[in-house]
Amino acid sequence: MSSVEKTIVLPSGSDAADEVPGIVCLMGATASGKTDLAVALVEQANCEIISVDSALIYRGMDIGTAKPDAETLARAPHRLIDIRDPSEAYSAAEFRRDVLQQIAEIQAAGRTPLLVGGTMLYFKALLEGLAELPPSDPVVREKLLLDAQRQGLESLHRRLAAVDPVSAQRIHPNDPQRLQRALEVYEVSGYTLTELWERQRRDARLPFKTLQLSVELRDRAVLHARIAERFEQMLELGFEAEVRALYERGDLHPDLPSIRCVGYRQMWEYLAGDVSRDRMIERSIVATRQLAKRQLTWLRSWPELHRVDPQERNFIGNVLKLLGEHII
RNA sequence: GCCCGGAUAGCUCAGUUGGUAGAGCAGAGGAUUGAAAAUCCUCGUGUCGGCGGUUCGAUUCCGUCUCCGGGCA
Repeated sequence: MSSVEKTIVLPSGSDAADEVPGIVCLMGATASGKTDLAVALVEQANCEIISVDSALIYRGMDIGTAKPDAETLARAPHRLIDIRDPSEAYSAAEFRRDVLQQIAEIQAAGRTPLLVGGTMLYFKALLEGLAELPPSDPVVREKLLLDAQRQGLESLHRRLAAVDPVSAQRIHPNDPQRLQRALEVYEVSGYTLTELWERQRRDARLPFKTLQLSVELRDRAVLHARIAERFEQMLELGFEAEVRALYERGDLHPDLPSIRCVGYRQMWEYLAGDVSRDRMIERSIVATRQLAKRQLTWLRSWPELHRVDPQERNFIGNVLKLLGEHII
């Protein structure tokens, strides 16, 4: 960027006691340029990045998740990356707990939290809260999985309909994940999902001003081109070797959330000899496009969103102006 | 040059014993409460390669041409 615009220096967090602290949420589909913007903001405003990304949490999964490289991280540290081993699970509820902690720390240091990522459920969990539900239970899940295999999903759906008709109405019989979760909640707590959702406090808004930004390319074809190009770059950077290292550990498998990540799943199939290299590449790119599409679906009806386009002129300047007006 | 096999949706292909056609993938839209880069739902008109012929009617049968495979020279 050969920008001649003068750098806008924003005041650091005010110590006036009556001011409500703010947070900035920076969302957007994969490969649309969130990280570049976030790094620029860190360099020009008094803020600190928290990652909102269910794949960046994994250690040793760097290239395929497009994790910022060491140099970028040195300039603009990211919180909530590399907090899990690929054998471990994470959840929206754990994210909410962790992110509130990180927000508090950053604000205590007099800076503005800049939450950056594409995991829209995590943003939603933060901004709107979650009902108090029992955490997932691997033993119960295993049992329900067996039931599903033996008796079919249809039978799980009937079981759910018997105890929680409202959830059964909402959850499609072909949706094993939600069916399993709804039955799991009932089995471990004795309460139905519907009952527990009704107790959820809807008035518990975050005690922060929030500025919600989404980075959106105007043209879908441009996004698709960037996705394809970025995957080719990942291959050049050694993505295959990265996944091979995970593959050869021997304790990981394709049903783990980590190995289900876009690109990793497809590379895993290739390493297992199930698909050709060309097919792996094609399927990875397709899976990334489909991920982006789902993210855009979230964004389309997202409330209170300021859309910014990285291809417009004075892009970063405009975003800094928004920060100045709303938060800092 | 000759022989054989193809040519149908963006791609791979099925099919119509002659009544103008349908799957998978891709793509688009949607849902989304402790797995979410996950999981699930909905959406299918295209000179059936071109031109002739037979026929009430041809994408289907016949001829011919073009292109793509494979084989023989």
